[in-house]
Amino acid sequence: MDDLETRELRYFVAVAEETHFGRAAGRLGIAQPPLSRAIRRLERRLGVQLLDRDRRGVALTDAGRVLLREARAALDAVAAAERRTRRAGDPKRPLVLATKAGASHELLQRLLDELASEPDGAPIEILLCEVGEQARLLRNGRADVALMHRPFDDLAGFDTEDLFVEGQVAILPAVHPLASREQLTLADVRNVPDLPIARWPRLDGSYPDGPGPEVHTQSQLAQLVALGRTLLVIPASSRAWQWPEHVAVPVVDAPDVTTVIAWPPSSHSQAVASLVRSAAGLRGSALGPWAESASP
Amino acid sequence: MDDLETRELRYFVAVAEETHFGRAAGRLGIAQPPLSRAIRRLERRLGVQLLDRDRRGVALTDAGRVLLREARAALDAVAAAERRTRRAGDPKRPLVLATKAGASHELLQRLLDELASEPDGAPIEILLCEVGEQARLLRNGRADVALMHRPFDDLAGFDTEDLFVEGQVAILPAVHPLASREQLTLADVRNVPDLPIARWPRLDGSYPDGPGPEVHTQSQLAQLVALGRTLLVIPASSRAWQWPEHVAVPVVDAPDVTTVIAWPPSSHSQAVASLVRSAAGLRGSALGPWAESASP
DNA sequence: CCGGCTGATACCTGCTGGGTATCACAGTCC
DNA sequence: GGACTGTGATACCCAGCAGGTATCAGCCGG
Repeated sequence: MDDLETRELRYFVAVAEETHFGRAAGRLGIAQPPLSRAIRRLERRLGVQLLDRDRRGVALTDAGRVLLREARAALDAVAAAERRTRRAGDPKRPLVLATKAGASHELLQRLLDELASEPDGAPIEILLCEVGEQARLLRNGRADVALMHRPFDDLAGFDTEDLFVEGQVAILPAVHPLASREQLTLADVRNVPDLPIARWPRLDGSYPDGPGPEVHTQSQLAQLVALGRTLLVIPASSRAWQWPEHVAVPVVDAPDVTTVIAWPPSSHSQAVASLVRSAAGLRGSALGPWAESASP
Repeated sequence: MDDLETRELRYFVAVAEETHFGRAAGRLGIAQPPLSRAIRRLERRLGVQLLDRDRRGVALTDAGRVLLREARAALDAVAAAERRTRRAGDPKRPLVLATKAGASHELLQRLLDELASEPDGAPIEILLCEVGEQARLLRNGRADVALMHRPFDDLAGFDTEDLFVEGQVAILPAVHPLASREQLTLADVRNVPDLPIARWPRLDGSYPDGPGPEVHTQSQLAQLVALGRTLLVIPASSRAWQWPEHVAVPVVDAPDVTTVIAWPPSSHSQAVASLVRSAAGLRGSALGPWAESASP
């Protein structure tokens, strides 16, 4: 009873994602027959059918879906082991901080200033992410630490420290009727006929129904906002990611957003600990400038 | 630049744990030379020295310690992928519930009764663990769900639901002077000369200093208590794990212990969700009998 | 019914994981 | 000091299997 090998997991993930042996083989840089064999042997070894071969592509079985999820997690863990070990062996390893592009801009600025001013500061590398990408980067070791946002991001599996709490604002074209309001509610901004809220893909890649445009990157969204095609509700501090022709109006009943600094619980790194300490140190001093924009 | 294979990780973990190529090879069921080669190639591929060969066994480098930790996590994830997939393919899969032997006995009893009375209940298998073992079992897929205890167990990386809160009691021989007290404090029970508190191994396997006996299993501890050689402070409900000649005295300033039900956040299993729902349902009804023993 | 998809099969080849035998080196014991 | 012991490293061989090419076998759309 020998273990699964990561190669087999990679192969399976490729097939499951492409639902097509030929394409998966191409992506893996091997020929199709060995791939078929490998998957077949994997099924035999597990004693479980993973794919329904349907003479027109393949479909995942229930067990296949379980393995897809678990295999991704396992491969992330293996990749993390590799990267973290490499970094541990590199004497002048820069810390990698992942953060959502455009979010918590000023906090990040202050954090970097703070770190630069510290004498023993390790070099920091910033990795700007699309939404929800930080968790993956932490899990697979591409990043050492991340700025994330509750309740948006999935923080399961990480150690975190809250940095600050803020309200949300609606971003509207300055000429829009709602732009002159002092404050708004979620009911106001939902179902504005000429500014439908954009739809992000779900985890499985499909889009929810609704009138708004489909987006899957922040730059798409930014452009749609600039064009006046969509209404955006974001944390007040994200105004740094700003449009000159737009105004921000507080949405009083939108849930508060907490910016947290997160790191893998296994991290025994001195550098990560000191970075977290620096970040937590900003908590008291730096609240003012942006938290104000959220208060009524 | 090919990935690490699980075989290489297993090999490295074996060598790191044994700090000896020969013994590690024996444990792995292979000869020593291929093992040396494999580790050497691993080091070359990672570009990092993992071991200091010292002509008298081997020692881990810093990078080696990082890889040991990460490799264990990765291997757990791979093992979990394998087990969970197998279980997903098995139609009449019993759910595996891990719980500390002797703890939360009555809660467990009620939970099982509850589940047995439900018509659509999946079969449940109970896995009794030593302290702290549940997390590992959840992580590597041997268990689907676990009863754990805050603040003792490390809950990082799991979804949890609190089940109930209780105080702690000191277990003392009935004839001991302290046994007649109505209540005790931590100051009372620490440094009782004739009943020193037992010492558990740390994560690295070494024992903290102190006068008490060293233990690493619950049965060892139980016997030492029965022999009147050690004083024990445990959650009130653990009195089910009882000694006839002993009494339990509340320790009023010991931290409260919360019994939680925990499961891997990736678990999309219907069966796990329904078990958690059943457990949460007991919360209101079943508090009385044992929570009382903790209240003053 | 044919052509173009799909994945499966057959068969060959070369890499590499694993085995045995042996070496090189450092303590240790007499 | 020299033989001994125990460590990991090296040398060499073999076999298994990952991967390639060529081909087959169903199933669809035209």
